[in-house]
Amino acid sequence: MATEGHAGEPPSRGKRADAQRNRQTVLAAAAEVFVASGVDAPIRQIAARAGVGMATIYRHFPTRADLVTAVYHHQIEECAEAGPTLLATADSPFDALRQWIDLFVDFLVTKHGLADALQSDSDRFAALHTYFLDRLLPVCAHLLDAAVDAGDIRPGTQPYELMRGIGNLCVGRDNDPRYEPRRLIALLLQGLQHPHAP
Amino acid sequence: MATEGHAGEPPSRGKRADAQRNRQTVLAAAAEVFVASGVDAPIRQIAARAGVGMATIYRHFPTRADLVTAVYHHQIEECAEAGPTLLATADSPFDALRQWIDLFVDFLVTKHGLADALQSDSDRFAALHTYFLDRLLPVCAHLLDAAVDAGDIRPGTQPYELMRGIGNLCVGRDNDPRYEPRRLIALLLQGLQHPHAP
DNA sequence: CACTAAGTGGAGCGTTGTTCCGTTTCAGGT
DNA sequence: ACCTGAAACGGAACAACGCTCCACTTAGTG
Repeated sequence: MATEGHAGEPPSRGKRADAQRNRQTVLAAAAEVFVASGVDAPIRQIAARAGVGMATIYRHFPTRADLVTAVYHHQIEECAEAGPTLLATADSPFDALRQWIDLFVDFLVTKHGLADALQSDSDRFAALHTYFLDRLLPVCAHLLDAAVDAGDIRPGTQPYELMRGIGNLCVGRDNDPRYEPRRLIALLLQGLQHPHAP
Repeated sequence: MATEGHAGEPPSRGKRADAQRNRQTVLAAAAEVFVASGVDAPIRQIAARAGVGMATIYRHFPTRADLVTAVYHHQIEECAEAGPTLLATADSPFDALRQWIDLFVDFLVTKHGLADALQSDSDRFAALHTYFLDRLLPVCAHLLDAAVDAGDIRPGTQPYELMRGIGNLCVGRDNDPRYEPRRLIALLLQGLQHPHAP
């Protein structure tokens, strides 16, 4: 499927060959550095790893959000596409929603500081926030609607609020055994379900 | 009540008079700047506002967390003391827990970026995190236990996890009409309650 | 009043984000 | 093959910030 021309992502066709090559080199280096040092890693470090100048990175990815977006583009896409699939295969719409949220959480917690970046109150990552929302919010809304229609959960919950809440719950120090976001998210979903008695 | 000698907070008695005066001046300036620019405001800015050198601030408050702690000391204390009070006055232990959490959320959302700082994965604010936990975790645990004992909520929830979850839900851009942490927290509490039917 | 130790201020260093500009390299036309 | 304009490049340069160091000032005591 064609995934060119998303927000903040200039198409790579039509550029000079060396530029396209460098773009890939930077992307690969950034991916490595992000794993090692988180998405806040110094640009210099990424430039050094890629063997390019800093200006090259800024030229290809004007903001840090653009770089992060490009690095995780495939995985975001996968997550978005999993929504409809799960709705078709899961036991119930509610179950589909739960499984999808699980995927989303997996994605967030395995990326160093990604959740933090997404919800940061500095606007350095505003574009990243926007991209996530553009791509995943409709999917979440669809799952939520289906679950409401099936009578699995109470109506009235806003998809945006739910997604941000889940993202927020994933924020913070990684690998703290005392804090497992999934447990709280399960609690949240429990609260979303209809009370089973009058 | 005597609240001297907390973690990272040197007692102000026994110091020279001008030092004590400066300490207060810095605290007042920091409080103003925090409101205007958040708890991440540059030290230089606070120093300028207070009319002192940067070293003076660092001497009184070695880390930024110490400064933040000192600025909000009274309010944290109030929040801690509200726990037992609410337990005595509320309709039920569960209601006390709900009201206490409401107080806590109030505190967090009215301070620019405080929730962010608390849960940040950088360890610049580790001491702040620790202080909050030392002071508020026992209060939360007490309320939680009381609610469990009264049969209001299911057992098994860890106080640490709950507090961090609530803190996390308060992270992010302030005053976004699309995101109201309280709604999600209410949902979470709902999930915490016993299912009302088999 | 003099003396000492506590206290102070700001210059200075290291780190990071971001821009600017002289130089190099590609690609299409001759 | 060569020429040439434009695209792309690298890193120096500037700004903002955290934090430290040290020469100077001042409070309090005998």
